[in-house]
Amino acid sequence: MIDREGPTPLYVQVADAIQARIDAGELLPNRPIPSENQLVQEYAVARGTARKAIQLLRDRGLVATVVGRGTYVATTANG
Amino acid sequence: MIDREGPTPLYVQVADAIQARIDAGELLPNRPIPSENQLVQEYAVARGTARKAIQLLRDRGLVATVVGRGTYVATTANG
DNA sequence: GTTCATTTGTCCGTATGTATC
DNA sequence: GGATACATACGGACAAATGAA
Repeated sequence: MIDREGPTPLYVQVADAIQARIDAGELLPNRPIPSENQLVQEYAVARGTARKAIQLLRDRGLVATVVGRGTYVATTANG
Repeated sequence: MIDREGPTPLYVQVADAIQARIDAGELLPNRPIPSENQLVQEYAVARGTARKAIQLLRDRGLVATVVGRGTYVATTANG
């Protein structure tokens, strides 16, 4: 799932993986995506990598983060 | 009524729900809103969450609180 | 005046999640 | 990767104010 030796940065791969789960309807609008700690475990990456992946998804407009609550699939993403 | 899995903090949702009751004329100026304990039961939240909701309504200028008495709809709100 | 119930105020701790360094 | 800070949410306990019995 994650190619550690390939040219694509890990955080991009993680972001793409999450986006695939959103596109597949596994992660629904206004529902939380896995927490940073969960992403760390699921993809076996460092916390900073998970955060950069979420940041990338934010920049893509696919998710929105609420401090103290979590990161959620944007309403506009597969609304 | 309250979406526990959504991105909006619970105390914001509770405050919005009460404000909706004020706007609808269900809660009248100079009349008490439900007590903290009542809000705890009605919305199935912790007392701290109910208190933060009331605090938010105070900041919005919609209610005023009297220690030992209760919280009342502001005269200016739907006067 | 005392007692009691109700209500708000305050502090404690625990857990989870994000933000920052 | 680790440590710390801040925000959300829950739960418990006790104090203080109010009003009624």
